[in-house]
Amino acid sequence: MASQPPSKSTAKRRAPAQARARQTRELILEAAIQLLEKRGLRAFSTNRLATAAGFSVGTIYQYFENKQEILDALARHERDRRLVRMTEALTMRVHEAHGRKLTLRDRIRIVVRTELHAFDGRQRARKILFDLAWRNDQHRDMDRPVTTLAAMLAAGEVADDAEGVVQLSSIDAFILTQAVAGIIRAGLERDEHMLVTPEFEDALVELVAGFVDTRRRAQGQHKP
Amino acid sequence: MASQPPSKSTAKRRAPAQARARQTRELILEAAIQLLEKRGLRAFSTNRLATAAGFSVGTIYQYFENKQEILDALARHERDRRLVRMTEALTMRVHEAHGRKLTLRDRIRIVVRTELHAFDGRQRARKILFDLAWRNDQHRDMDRPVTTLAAMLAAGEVADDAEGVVQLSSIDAFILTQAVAGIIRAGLERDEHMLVTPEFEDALVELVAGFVDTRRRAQGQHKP
Amino acid sequence: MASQPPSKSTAKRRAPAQARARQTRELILEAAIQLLEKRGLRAFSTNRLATAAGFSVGTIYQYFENKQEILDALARHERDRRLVRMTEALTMRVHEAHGRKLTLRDRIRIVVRTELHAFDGRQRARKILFDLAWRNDQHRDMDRPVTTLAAMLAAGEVADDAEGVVQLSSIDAFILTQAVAGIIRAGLERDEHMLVTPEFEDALVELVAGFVDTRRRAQGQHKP
Amino acid sequence: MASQPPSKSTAKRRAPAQARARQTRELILEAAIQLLEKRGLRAFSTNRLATAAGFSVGTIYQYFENKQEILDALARHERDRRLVRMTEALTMRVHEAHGRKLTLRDRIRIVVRTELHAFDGRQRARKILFDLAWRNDQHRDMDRPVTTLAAMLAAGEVADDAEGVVQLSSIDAFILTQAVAGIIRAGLERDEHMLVTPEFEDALVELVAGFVDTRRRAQGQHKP
DNA sequence: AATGAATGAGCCTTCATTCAT
DNA sequence: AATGAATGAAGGCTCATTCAT
Repeated sequence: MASQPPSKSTAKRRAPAQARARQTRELILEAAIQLLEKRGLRAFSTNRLATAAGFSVGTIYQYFENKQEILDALARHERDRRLVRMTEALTMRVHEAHGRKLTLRDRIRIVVRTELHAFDGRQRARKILFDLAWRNDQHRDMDRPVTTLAAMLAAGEVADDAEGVVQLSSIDAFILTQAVAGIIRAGLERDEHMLVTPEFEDALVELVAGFVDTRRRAQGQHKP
Repeated sequence: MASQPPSKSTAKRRAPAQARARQTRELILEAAIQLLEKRGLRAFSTNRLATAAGFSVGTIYQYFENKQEILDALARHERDRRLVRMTEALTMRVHEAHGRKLTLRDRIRIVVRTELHAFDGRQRARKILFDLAWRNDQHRDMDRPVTTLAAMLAAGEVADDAEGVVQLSSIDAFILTQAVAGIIRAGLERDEHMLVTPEFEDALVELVAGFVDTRRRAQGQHKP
Repeated sequence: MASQPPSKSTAKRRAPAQARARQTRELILEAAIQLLEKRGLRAFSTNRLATAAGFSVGTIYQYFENKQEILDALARHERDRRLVRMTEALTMRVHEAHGRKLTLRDRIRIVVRTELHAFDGRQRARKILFDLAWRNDQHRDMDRPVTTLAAMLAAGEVADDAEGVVQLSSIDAFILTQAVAGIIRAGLERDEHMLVTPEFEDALVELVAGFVDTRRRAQGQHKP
Repeated sequence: MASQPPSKSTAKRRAPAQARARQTRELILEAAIQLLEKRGLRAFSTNRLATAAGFSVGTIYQYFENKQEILDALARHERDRRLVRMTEALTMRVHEAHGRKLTLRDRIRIVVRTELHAFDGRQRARKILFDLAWRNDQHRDMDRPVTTLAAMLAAGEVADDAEGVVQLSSIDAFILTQAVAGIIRAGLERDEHMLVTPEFEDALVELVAGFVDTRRRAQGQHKP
């Protein structure tokens, strides 16, 4: 209530101020990714960011405690983006395939492909953030998208599948998750184009599926 | 003697022909790992290293062109250590098993186990070096130990095996190599003890073996 | 306001729009000449300059890209000062002499005298800057004041003179310019007071006039 | 006496030791010029010199108090070389021209040309040394060759000349000397090739001759 | 809210010189 | 005489952060 009067009622200006603040914050973050993309991590200084964002350093510090927090926000941002993409991809395809059933391999491929394509555009920035997260303890966060797969499998979500349920231990999940993450990271480093190659995707799917099959066979009482 | 032109001083930096020099170099490197281990990469400055090593900065620069070269030397050192370990492990076990044949799975396990144990002690330093190498183009070097496995498989060294030859494409080799490296790296980060757990080793072996099996089945016309 | 992209910050370094900034810049430059004067070039370090200026090193670098730029600014400053002085001297005297004509020798004397007196005070600093400019390619700039003379003569500005036009080749101009500059530099070194002696001035005027006369005689077919 | 016995008579080895020492010293100096020529002043460090000379730093310090002394020795060396050249040039030409008289202009030209060509070969090193001497108080020394001309003229050595004696005050001599030196220095900097151009030589001769003529005319009562 | 001048610890590196061997 | 490992002050420069306006 009472948000219109354009007087100097400082207390009332909450909403518009917040809106502007949110916008400023976003402008800073956007400038940050661009800077990261264009100049790399070493050139990513608060002063340069301020210039690039069109604000002054002081303003930056009005929105972020310190430099690291900016990087963290960026990383979180990227992770969320990947998470959303993956969820979308999974639900969308399930939807598309109405009537038909998605095999386990299908699902694996969806997850893998989504991951592989997550790094299109702003690759440099993404790689840097990925690395940063990896170097700190934050990959628990960063890996969440990949973890989805493992969770999905472990939770028996594919139970309706003709192939039966697969039980993955937490170690299994870790291994699977990190294998994918590690491979992507390395691919990013060595040759970004390799990542979106069909052969690459196939091999990665095979790796995951091979592992899951092994586990199923071990568990499988119905398939001697 | 002095009037003969000196041995052109092989560019690099003083070839430490003297015993003292060699010792100094080693003292510096030892101090460097310790510093890396105890204080991390950010605290790894040449001045601090000098202090820690008990020399003056100048001395450091008598043995190394610049800071990066120290890190490189350290990384190379570690890689060699791993390479030696792996070679030893492979030959030793083959020897032990005289008469008996080592299955493909046996060999995979040897490689995997050796890798997993390579990071005992000085884990932080090792992780930093591993990361550093990874970020530069030097992972080709750093991965060499793991690559051994892929090479071994691809080269058909296990041809006499009842299981037949396996052909791995370069993408396959990359995937396998990076999966192992990525998993170890993540494990190092999350919980060093997990790495030397039998379950962990098993899972990793399964991952690799599963993938190789898949490839074999795809190739195998003689074993339906 | 903050959301408008800023004026692209003309690359160089912060354009000191603010009064304080301009003042700081000048304080730094002033401290710089004093430091140069009192302690010489070898003692002219950025840290010492900062201390002398009463700022921190960082501030210095907020106004100048690097150390050389400070020296350049100083040199430019000095050169401009000389250029202004010389222009003033020439126009003033021409004005004073209204009605009467200034002979070539008169003009030469004006230029020479102005140059000779340009180094009053802060001689050491001036010499250093002069030298520095000389060593780089900037002497084209530094010599500009003296070049004025040659240009004036070569351009036939004194054409109305009874003495006729003098044509100076570029080599002639170079020789004249550098002779004067070299002599002043050496005088500065050996004995600053000698420079403002009438005998010194006379001799220098004679040197220049003698050369010009020679050239005129060589050219002059109309005045045997 | 007693210099042959190859025993360990340390006291007697004086002479051969001195010979070797002289040689070492010269080797160092030769390496020094080469280093200066090839790498410039900034790269001229004692350590690098030691390497280049094929000795160790310590040895350098056995022969020279400090770095500056090496530079001084080099400069002196160069100066002597120029002095010798100039003397040779003067006497040789006087000799060649037996019968004929060398005019004042002839002599001036000899001096000027010799100076101009003094910087052929090892130009960089020579320029550096020239500069160094100029920046310190040592140009009194460095200028000696040029001073010869002034001295010659002032001393009336050309008295037998039809053109009569010229008296140059010390200020005149200074001016003449420094004009030549300054011009050469500037030419060296701007374009070494310009220096050996006939036009350049002519102009320089004209400058000097013009000045001397002026002085003679001022003194000359016998030649109206 | 925003500014941006100012800070200063700290970074990497160089190099003239010493001295025990 | 010769060596060369060691020294360490000093240099130029960066940048996250603060704070008065």
